[in-house]
Amino acid sequence: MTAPRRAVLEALAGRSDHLTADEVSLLLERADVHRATVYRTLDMLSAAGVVSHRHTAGGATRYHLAAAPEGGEHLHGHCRECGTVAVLPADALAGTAARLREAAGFRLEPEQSTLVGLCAECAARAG
Amino acid sequence: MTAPRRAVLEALAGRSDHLTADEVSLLLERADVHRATVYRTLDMLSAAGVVSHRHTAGGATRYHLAAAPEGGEHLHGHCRECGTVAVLPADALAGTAARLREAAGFRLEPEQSTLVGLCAECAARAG
DNA sequence: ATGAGTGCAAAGTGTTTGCAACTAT
DNA sequence: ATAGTTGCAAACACTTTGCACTCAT
Repeated sequence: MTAPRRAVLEALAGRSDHLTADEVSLLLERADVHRATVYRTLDMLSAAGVVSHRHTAGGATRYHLAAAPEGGEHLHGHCRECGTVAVLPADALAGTAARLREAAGFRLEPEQSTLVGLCAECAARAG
Repeated sequence: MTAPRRAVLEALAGRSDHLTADEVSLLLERADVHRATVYRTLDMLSAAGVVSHRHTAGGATRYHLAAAPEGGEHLHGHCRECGTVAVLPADALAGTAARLREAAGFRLEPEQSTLVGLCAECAARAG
């Protein structure tokens, strides 16, 4: 473990999660960590399963720590109106996963999926 | 309706769907439709609800005609292994939608969501 | 010592925009 | 006539890569 990697992890742990690579990079500017390194590090942490990533609208990929120790498991909802990432109950896709498996042979990975819709505020505003 | 717009719609209708903007652009090269126009057109058709789009890994957004006339409704599964877009039963998220609404106030839009996982072939290969 | 990790700069995608010429209505 | 559409080229945002240097072990 090197300094830059520790720094990336700290950034993800410290701030509210779901950061883009560039946001992480910005947080680490003081620490002189290069953007390319941030990308490479996130990529590797992702492959190692330490962090999880997701492709959102606008083209930016967002990263966050995978499965926090104490029941931090959650799904991701992306509000198509305001862009927020909503944290949703982890078990919401259980039924769907079973259904897809038998119907199409598709093995769903709920943690990797992003559910699109309207967050509570925007839904209320939209009526 | 102008010629370029008709051409974009025809490209989406004619070929197997789920094309990237650039793929559409390639198909229309002969018709002298500029890439920028393709992007603008897809954007507009998307806003108009005629086509639906989805952000996949690799950063490319994929477009396809929304709700085909005869029961063409479907959900999208993205295989994280081979990158294919799998077509999944439209009702698979019904339970999830209800659950999220009551649990988090999140109003899920199933057609907009992409489910990530392994397609049948890759799941079989992975064991 | 040695192999992995890093900074840098440059290139690659995918997408958007300002503007002048054009076209459907 | 006029508002909307297109082509073009240039700009943007996000991400990846080759290479030489540095660092952890």
